[in-house]
Amino acid sequence: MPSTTETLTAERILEATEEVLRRHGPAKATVVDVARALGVSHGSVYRHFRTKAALREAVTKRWLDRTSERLAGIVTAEDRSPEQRLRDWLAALFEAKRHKAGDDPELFATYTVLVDGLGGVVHDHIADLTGQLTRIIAAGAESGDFTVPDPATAARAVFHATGRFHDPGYAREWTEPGIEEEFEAVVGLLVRGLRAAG
Amino acid sequence: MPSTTETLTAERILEATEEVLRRHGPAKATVVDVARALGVSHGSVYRHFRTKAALREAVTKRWLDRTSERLAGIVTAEDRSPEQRLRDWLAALFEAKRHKAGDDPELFATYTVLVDGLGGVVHDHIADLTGQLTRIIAAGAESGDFTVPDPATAARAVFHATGRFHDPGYAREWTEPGIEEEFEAVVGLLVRGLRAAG
DNA sequence: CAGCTGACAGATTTCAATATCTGTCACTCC
DNA sequence: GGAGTGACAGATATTGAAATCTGTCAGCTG
Repeated sequence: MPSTTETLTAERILEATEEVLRRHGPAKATVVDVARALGVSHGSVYRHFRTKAALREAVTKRWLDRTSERLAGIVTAEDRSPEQRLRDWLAALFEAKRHKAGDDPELFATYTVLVDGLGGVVHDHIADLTGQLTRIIAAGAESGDFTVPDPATAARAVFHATGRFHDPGYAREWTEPGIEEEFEAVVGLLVRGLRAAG
Repeated sequence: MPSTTETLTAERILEATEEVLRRHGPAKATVVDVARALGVSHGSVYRHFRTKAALREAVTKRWLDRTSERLAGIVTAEDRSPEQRLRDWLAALFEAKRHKAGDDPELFATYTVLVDGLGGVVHDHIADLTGQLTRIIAAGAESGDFTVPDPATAARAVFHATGRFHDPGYAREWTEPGIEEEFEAVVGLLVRGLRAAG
């Protein structure tokens, strides 16, 4: 009955879950579907994930982490100035989100649905991202490029002020003409605010 | 049969519509309910509004305009500096939205539902608000308090950067502790960005 | 005759029955 | 004997028939 001789791992289940979500969408993707895709009974899936909610949480966390990891490289790019790294990081975040939303709108919509109701996962993700921002801004403060009372506060402010360019709730506006200019205007204003001598 | 002898006006219908929306919510509020509340047949309502969508659009526009009007006074408060007017205006916008959301969460949720799908009305509302912001920033540019390439662009940037504090999508976060500090951090950063000599 | 009515057709929503799914567990079978 | 199974009970989702709603319009009524 099993379609492969490979052992059933959490990772294989997550892969199958993403595939099922892609095919069926968040409302109609069932644990039974995931098990069928793997050629096992649904009881086996429950051996690795206590509940359907836990499975969804894990697959969503995995999805969010993929974005996070891509950005981490920019934080430590010592060949560029902190200001440039900040601009690059924000542009990369916008680009990554826009790409995800544009390439596979249905999967993006699926994860957008999954994400709300998963407060903890989102909170961690945001903490991760603002942590990266904090390191860039702290480097700028240390080098004298930026003048900020507190890098962590400034990082959260920058993150929230650019929400329009990374929050999934705004995804439908990411294809509008002029969005690039809006992004530049917001980032320009924020960078000037960080630079300004206090 | 009519419960009053007053003539049926668009305004009276809008008032009744808001009341019905408050009572029944957006999903269950019907034109028949509105007519019943007014003591007339639903045919009479269709004499003033071509469709249910038009009625909803009108009542939503009316609701948005009430916020707009409150803020307009701050724009022309010549006794305060442009920077202070900008801070006051943003704080008033945040406060107005937060108040609406906190006082009558169900009505707020109702209008939040109505608002999306009403692209034109929202667009006009945002144009109205950014227009007010533009006048404040232009005044600051003229007085030398601000240094900006283009007040209208800066106004849109400020508006979008503060979206977290007025966009209904974020309403549930407006009661979190620390939101005030976040607001101050974002506004502070933006004001510094506007001030900075370019 | 200007404003209002209410019966009507087609579209949409509701509700209850039916079907499917979630999560458990005693069991099987390498 | 530990990964995997599948029947099961209660929870959730689907479906289609019945009820309600939207939008129109010929005809009241003051």
